[in-house]
Amino acid sequence: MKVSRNTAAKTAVLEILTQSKTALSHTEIQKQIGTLCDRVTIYRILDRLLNDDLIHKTINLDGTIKYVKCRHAHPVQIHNHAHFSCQKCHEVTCLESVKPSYLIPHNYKVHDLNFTLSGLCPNCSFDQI
Amino acid sequence: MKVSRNTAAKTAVLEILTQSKTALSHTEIQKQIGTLCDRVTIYRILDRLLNDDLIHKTINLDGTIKYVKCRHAHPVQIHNHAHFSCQKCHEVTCLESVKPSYLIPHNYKVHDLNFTLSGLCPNCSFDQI
DNA sequence: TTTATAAAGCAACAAAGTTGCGATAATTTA
DNA sequence: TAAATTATCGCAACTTTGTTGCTTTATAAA
Repeated sequence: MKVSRNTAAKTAVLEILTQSKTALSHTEIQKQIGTLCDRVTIYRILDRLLNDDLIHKTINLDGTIKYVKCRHAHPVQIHNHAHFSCQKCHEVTCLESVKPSYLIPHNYKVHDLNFTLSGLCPNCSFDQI
Repeated sequence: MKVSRNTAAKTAVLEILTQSKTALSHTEIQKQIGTLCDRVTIYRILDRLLNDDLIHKTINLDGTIKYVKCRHAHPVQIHNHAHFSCQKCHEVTCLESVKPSYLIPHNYKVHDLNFTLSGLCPNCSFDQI
């Protein structure tokens, strides 16, 4: 089995995600990374971090993929909390406390879920008043 | 205001979505359309159908956008039912009966939501026994 | 019919993601 | 501490997906 290594680029990506209050896309991470490493490297780092369960993925309603640092202490099976995707500022935030409840036919086996709410975040809905 | 027209291509796209039991991506629709119309035309047709609320959009967990014919009789504000995305056969199906319930902080204004469950569909989980 | 214009086709472009391969550097081990 | 191993990186090339502008075609109303 492959032993994962700590590299400057990997550390930087994880740091960026740790500092960020919102979920970031590959492009947003790239902007912050600048010339520290190649575009392709960021893709590969994100893959590894996902594999190691250090970050997780959410899908925006417009189809863009965003990454978030996992806040939970230990690896979990399913990241079953909600995300909020603001239609105005396009920020995606974790709503750790919002957990959907649902009933699903027993013949479906659920391994993962994505629950994304979209609309106006507190900042942007304030602006609209 | 623009008056929407019925064209062969538009009718064909809607027919494909009507016949399909699963949600289809642009690429999947294109495969079925063949040479009937251009790739770009399909994008524009899908935009119009979305606008007319004849179809709706769901996002797969891998970030691919899929389209489904709306089954509801009348236009609705929010398509708040769940979708199931199979990790094996990659089919996306509507779970009309599965409606998530959730509590969200009052300062968020929800306009739309996407609730996608992922795992093995009945067909594929049967195969694994 | 004629006419207005929505929609289609085509080409060109932009953005996002992937792959292969030789070079580099983080760990392991001697 | 140096050498060996191999995970990771950089770069170039490519694929896929989605967008835009402009001319042509054809739908539906007058």
